[in-house]
Amino acid sequence: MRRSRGRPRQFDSETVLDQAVAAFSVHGYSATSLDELARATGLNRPSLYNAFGDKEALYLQALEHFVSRLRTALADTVVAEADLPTALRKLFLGALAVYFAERPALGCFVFCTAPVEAVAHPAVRALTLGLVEELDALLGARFAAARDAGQLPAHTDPAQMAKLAQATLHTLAIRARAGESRASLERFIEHTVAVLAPVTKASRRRGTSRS
Amino acid sequence: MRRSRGRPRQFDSETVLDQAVAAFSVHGYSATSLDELARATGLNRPSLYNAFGDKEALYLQALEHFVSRLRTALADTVVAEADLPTALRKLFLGALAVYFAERPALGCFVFCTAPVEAVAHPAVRALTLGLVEELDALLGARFAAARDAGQLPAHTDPAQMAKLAQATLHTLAIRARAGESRASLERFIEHTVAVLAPVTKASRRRGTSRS
DNA sequence: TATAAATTATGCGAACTGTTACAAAATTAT
DNA sequence: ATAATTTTGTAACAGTTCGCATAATTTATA
Repeated sequence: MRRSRGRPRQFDSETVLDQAVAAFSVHGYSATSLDELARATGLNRPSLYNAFGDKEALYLQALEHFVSRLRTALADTVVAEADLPTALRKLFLGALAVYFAERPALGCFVFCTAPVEAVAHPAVRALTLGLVEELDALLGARFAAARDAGQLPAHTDPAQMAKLAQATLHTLAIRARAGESRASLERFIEHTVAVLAPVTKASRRRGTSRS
Repeated sequence: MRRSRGRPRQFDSETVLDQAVAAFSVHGYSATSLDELARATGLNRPSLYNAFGDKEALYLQALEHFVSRLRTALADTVVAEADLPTALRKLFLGALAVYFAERPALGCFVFCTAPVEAVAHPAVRALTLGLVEELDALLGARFAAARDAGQLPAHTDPAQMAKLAQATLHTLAIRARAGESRASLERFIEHTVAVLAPVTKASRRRGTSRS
């Protein structure tokens, strides 16, 4: 790997984007100043501009960075886990861990901060809708697979169940940021998993664990 | 009703708050300037200050105004309607009508714009959590009544079903603002009503209509 | 070693932000 | 009528915003 010609960068782009995600998560796009972003990332404003473009471009790249991390996390839970209730439980509890990572809880970076900007910034809107549709598709495929494997009633509509599962993510994000307790949300998750993926006699016979 | 002493106001507070709700709904709290608010309401900035206090106070009163309107709308649907599936359908479709009132769709004023500010402004956070809890309680009572009337299985957990119903509102709000089509959300509503309030043999015999 | 290329740092500036003083206008009470 | 009181409009304030021009620094290449 050849090094580029001029003075080398003194920062790692991924790290900076992580820090930008953290900064934007607190006050959202509009209320986060470039001064704050510079402080949070350790670079100064011209460096931010040189590397990422203007404020909107930086916000968009922070969103994309967050989504790409989310994508890999989903592959490890929703796709990899064979048992549907376990997959859903892992998904929701994993989301909760992210939403409560800071004090106070900040909820989901995309679902709690992007909708506000979606109206004024078409690119933000497209990214948000893109994530929503991607999750619908991923979860839809997961529900379809479970149904085809006989873990769900044959009349189940996988696409609509997927939307209900994503609705759970949305409400968890909003409730966490609004200040609802983590314990309350954990109880809600347990109930919701039971509604979305009722344990059938067959799966009970197979003895699916809850880890 | 005695008139107050000085020069009378040239505006109606309720109307101004409606206009403030509309203005804040577009760009959220931070990105809406007092100039925009003055233009939207027809008053000039000092009048806004005199009548409502600073920007945060105005935003809070706009939120409260919106919630109080919502409260009366809920009384007409969720509480008044005897049949649970019909009540839920009216609730969700009524929400959709509000979320799609403008072009592009703006979603819910509270659930789409307040969460961002909730972290920095404790009063906004309290109001948001207050609305969430109020809806939980209202819907919980509605599900409990339906269960006690034999319209739902005896093992139903009304409080958790209420949270799932509110999750539907949250996802409708986010999806509408992100640009998902109204037709798609109407299909989702139909499916969700069937999941939350399955039509039992008893209610089918009673012949509940869908209007 | 000299040159080109890229990043970093300092600092500036024009525009906009929320907020407040102040005087003019409009109404009620005395 | 005069005084008291409240709202309105103009204007201005101090602080912050984003973005950029410029110069200094660091590296690869010729």
